[in-house]
Amino acid sequence: MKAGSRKPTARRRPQQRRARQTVDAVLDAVARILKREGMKAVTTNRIAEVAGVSIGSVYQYFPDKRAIFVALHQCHIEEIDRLVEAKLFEHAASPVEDLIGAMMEAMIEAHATDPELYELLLTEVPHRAEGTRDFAVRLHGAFRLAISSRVHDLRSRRDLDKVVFVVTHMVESLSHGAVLRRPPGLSLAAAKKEAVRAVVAYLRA
Amino acid sequence: MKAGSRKPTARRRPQQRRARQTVDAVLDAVARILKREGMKAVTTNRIAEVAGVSIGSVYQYFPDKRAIFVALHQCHIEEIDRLVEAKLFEHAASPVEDLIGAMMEAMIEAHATDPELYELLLTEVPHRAEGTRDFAVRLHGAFRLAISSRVHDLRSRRDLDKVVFVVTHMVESLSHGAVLRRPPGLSLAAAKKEAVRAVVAYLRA
DNA sequence: GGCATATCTGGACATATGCTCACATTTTAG
DNA sequence: CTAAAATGTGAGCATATGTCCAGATATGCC
Repeated sequence: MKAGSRKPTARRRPQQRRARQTVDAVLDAVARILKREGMKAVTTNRIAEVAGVSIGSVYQYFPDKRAIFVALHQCHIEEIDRLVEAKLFEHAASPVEDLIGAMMEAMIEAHATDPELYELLLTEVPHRAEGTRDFAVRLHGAFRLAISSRVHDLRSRRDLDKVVFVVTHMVESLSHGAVLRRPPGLSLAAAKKEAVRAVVAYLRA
Repeated sequence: MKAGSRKPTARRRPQQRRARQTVDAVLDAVARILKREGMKAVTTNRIAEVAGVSIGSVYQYFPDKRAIFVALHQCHIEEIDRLVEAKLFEHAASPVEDLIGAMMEAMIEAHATDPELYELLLTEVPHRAEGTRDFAVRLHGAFRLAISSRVHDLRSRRDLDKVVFVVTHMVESLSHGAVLRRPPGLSLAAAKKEAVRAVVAYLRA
């Protein structure tokens, strides 16, 4: 096998309950090892061991090690998707400030549950550009829908995308920063409030 | 050697010119392999091969594979540091708009030279939380200095940190997004201009 | 030129890691 | 109950990482 362009992507997909439990156990194990022993200790054999599963079972659902990481990221992204979608629906008729505040809350909530793990995921665990990009596109779409009905003084669709581009990046970066990169002396609540203030200031300008 | 807590950090440091060339060749090789063959092809032996250097030389300057990645990131961060520092000095007496514009330019410049590589570095190459955090602190410090002399209507130092927190994240995220996550139909220049508009709007509010 | 030091070489080696495969076990369906 | 399908097992193979080192070269210094 001279390497080259194999296609090991196809793997069995969990159908029975215990299979799904196996998959969950694997993802859980990765998170636990990462936090307790660091990225270097995250070997496939150790994953299997901590998950209480044989190494063969791991490779029945993941084509390779990286796929496990991708799946872990996917989980996190899906959680954010759910939270954002919920807030979007919940605040369908709220004024912009409340909407932005709700979005910030959703993003903060998604990261504040386990900041340590999220930091590790972001810095130590490779996570395929493709997935990140898809997420960005989806988030942009969601924000676009939410904002389009509220900003009336925009000339064209291109202007809308411009605004959404800025708002999306502000919310993502500031929520993320509020949880993980806050300067000492600045509370999470204060950071969130200031971030909302900033977005609103931009939208009103 | 039962593993555990070794400290393989200490390695010879390049003193002569050719030693530095070796180190550079190694880092260069990683970047080239990454772009041409993907992360999976980046093995220590291949790095040495592409760098035109023996594997022994590689391990003379890097304690392990990860250290090579960390050094690559460090290079990129140092380049940003230099660019930002330069713009900061250059626009020491400019009005805020120009300053923010210059900062955006610096950040964009740093990433636009090789977006593909930067994307890979960000997504595929592990890069130690520590370094990222240090960079954030330094960037915050730089912006703090630049902004403190221009914003007069701030009540306390805590307010200043709040403002700097927001501005720093805005500039970083938006410059980054402008290069790598721009929606189709939005030019780099337009994205940059809009980002500056947003920051200024926030500062004026 | 000549000596000390820094650097490079590259193969052999020990160990670690990713991943496969042939077979065992459990579940589902008729 | 039985057979097929799904799932689980773990020793083992191929490859990768990182070490070691003895000898070859290059560089700096007097």
